[in-house]
Amino acid sequence: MGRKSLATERRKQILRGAASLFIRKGYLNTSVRDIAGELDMNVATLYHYVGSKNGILGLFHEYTMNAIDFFSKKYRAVLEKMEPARALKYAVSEYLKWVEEYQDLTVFWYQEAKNLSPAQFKALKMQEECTIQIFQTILERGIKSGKFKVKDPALAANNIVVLCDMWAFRRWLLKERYTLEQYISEQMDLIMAQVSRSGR
Amino acid sequence: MGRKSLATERRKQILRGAASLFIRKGYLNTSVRDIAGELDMNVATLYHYVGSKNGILGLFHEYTMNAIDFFSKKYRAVLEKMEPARALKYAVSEYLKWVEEYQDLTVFWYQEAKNLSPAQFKALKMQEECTIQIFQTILERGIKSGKFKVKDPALAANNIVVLCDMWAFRRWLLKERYTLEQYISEQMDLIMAQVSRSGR
Amino acid sequence: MGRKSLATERRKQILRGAASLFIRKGYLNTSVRDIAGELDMNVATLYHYVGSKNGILGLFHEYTMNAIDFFSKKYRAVLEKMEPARALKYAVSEYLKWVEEYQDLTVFWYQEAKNLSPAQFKALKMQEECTIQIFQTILERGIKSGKFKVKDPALAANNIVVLCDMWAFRRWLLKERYTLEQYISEQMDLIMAQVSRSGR
Amino acid sequence: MGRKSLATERRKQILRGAASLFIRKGYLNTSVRDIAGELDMNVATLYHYVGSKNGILGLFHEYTMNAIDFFSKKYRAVLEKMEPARALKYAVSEYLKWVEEYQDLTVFWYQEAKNLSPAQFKALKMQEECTIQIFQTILERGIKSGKFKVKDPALAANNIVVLCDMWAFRRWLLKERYTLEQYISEQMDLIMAQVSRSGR
DNA sequence: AATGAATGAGAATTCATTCAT
DNA sequence: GATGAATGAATTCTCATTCAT
Repeated sequence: MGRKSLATERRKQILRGAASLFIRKGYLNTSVRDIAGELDMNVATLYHYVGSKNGILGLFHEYTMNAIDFFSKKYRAVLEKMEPARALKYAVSEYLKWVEEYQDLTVFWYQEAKNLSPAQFKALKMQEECTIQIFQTILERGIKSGKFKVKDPALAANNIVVLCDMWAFRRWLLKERYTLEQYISEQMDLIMAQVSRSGR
Repeated sequence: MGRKSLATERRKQILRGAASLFIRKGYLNTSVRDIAGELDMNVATLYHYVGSKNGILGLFHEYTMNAIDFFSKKYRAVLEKMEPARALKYAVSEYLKWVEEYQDLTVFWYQEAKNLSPAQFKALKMQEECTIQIFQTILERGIKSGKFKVKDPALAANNIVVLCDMWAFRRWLLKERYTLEQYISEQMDLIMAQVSRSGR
Repeated sequence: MGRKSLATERRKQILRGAASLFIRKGYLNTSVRDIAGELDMNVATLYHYVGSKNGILGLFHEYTMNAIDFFSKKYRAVLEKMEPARALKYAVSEYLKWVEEYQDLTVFWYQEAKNLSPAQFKALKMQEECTIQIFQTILERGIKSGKFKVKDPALAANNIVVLCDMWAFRRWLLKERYTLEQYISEQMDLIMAQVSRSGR
Repeated sequence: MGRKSLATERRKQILRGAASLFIRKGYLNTSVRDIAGELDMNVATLYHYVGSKNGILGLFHEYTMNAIDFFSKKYRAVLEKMEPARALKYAVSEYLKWVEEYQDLTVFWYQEAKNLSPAQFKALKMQEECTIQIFQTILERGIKSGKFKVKDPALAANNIVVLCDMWAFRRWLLKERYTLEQYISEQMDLIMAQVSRSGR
């Protein structure tokens, strides 16, 4: 561990403190002083590592990108080897578990993406499209093999992702009616119906 | 138009100016001075009509509530008299047109509902549930008549509404690929598949 | 009753409303709108009768002056005809009752006299000196007749007035220990001792 | 002098500037900008040290408390060893000198105590009662030794303190008639008469 | 690397007062 | 005589950021 890793460590610290506050209070409602306070860190020290408030959002952005990327990378290979129907079920289930784990992140970006720089915004959208792509690929394989019947697999993939994200951004409604397992099970039915050749 | 209507007129003016800025820059990023400036109105004059910045959000909230309410009221009666499949198609199509017309509103509240007072938040959610209810009712009628096959019509209705709202909050993605008509058509297929007795 | 008396009536109304608020919240903490609100009167109407916020204080000032003046005038003649010791006791007792009745006024001016115009301030002080003069005259008569022994009757008179006013401005302390009657009785002893030829 | 003392120094500076303005114009008539202006200090810098306008009043409050406390502590021990009559004279004389030195403070709190928080108000009153207690103790010792004759020493002590404070809050009247020395001398006579066994 | 101090700009809100009707 | 509307100036306070040490 040399010079570099202290900086890295500090930035991780800042990210953790900021994330907690951003999620609790929103980006604009969180002041740089709040973040420094949360970490018992001097404001100027914080600036030493991040450059600006937007830089902190950048850290959080990067973290999110990694979390999404991790999901894509983890499952792409696995799914390729599965039969389409099973792959789709598996992917939906795993993605919903991911959404559950990172629900705060999901909600946060639905609300605060507008505070990103255009470049950051674009990057986030691209990452999201990667996730969509996973589902789209499965669907296309299913269509080719005659298992699925979908006219517009891109849109269907989009739908799937949004319906999973919904678990996060409608939690006030859904959590009082379903457990995650129930939600996975019910939503799976509807999603499969959307793409299957004939009813269920 | 008497005494009362100047105040009403002014409040409408404020609502328009504020809405435009809120949508462009977000609620927290819009200052009361910004709004007054946009309207060439003295800040104190503005306060004469609204009481507080949150009061302005309240105006916008009320406006939104009315817009949603109008939709519910307009279609509820009509839909009751239609055969379920037709009713669903018609409802989806009309709701998507509504989302197109009020896309800014839809996006805004997905992002800024957290700035509402608890009471206002609750009211908004209840209004949303009314919209969902419209779809749920159609689905239930369809299930009873054997036309539809859905295990959880509440969730299916939710899905439909979210997939329509998606036209607003994913416009950056969807608008470059579809016209509204295309989107209606494609999404309709997927939605119908989700609920129909046997594929499509 | 013609034009004039409406104005007079209005001003009385304003005085009452303002007095109540000034006493409750202090002069600077009371806004002209507060006063108008208290009276269900339009702000501009209020201004029609008073000219400025300070004008309202002027009304209150005038009212106070009259209240003090009334006391002076009421007792001066009576006291002249009494034997000094009895006169002093009677004057102290009556003045304390006056302080009790107008305690809010007394406290108010101890605190807010600084907001008066120099002329108003001077007038108030002169009125106060009239009250002091009542006591001073009694003392001087008593000294002449050999009943009292006071080197500096002006100061002694001052003391008496302040010790009576104290019932108002230290009420937080005194009211929890004494009733007005007890206070009159106890303070009388001390005051008489201050001026009597030989203790009590 | 280390890190800490700059903050302390600054706060002292602020206290001095604020005190001067508070006394000249009153608490509510003094704006935070006024204070910052008086000190050639940026408003935000001022806030860095005090937190709020009320915090500045708190500084002033604390300062006053210390000034009063200093008086109590300085004389309590000394007075205990003196014979009651001498002790009383000495205490009155010293307290009047204290009032002369801190007349602005005395006047200020008679007028502005209402702007304190309940807790601060209570603390101030308790401190005042300590001062009263000094006189009360002397009186009680005098009564026990047969030197003094007072029915209600608590009230007599109160009177003494108020008559001394009067030198501050009636200065507009008294200063044009007496020097401090004269006032001490004259008032002493009256006070001693109030408590002595038999005239003077 | 770390920090206390400093600051200009700007936030929401309130006020006493005026004026046209 | 009464009133709703209008306003410029001022209020307290917060913020992201920089700098000297």
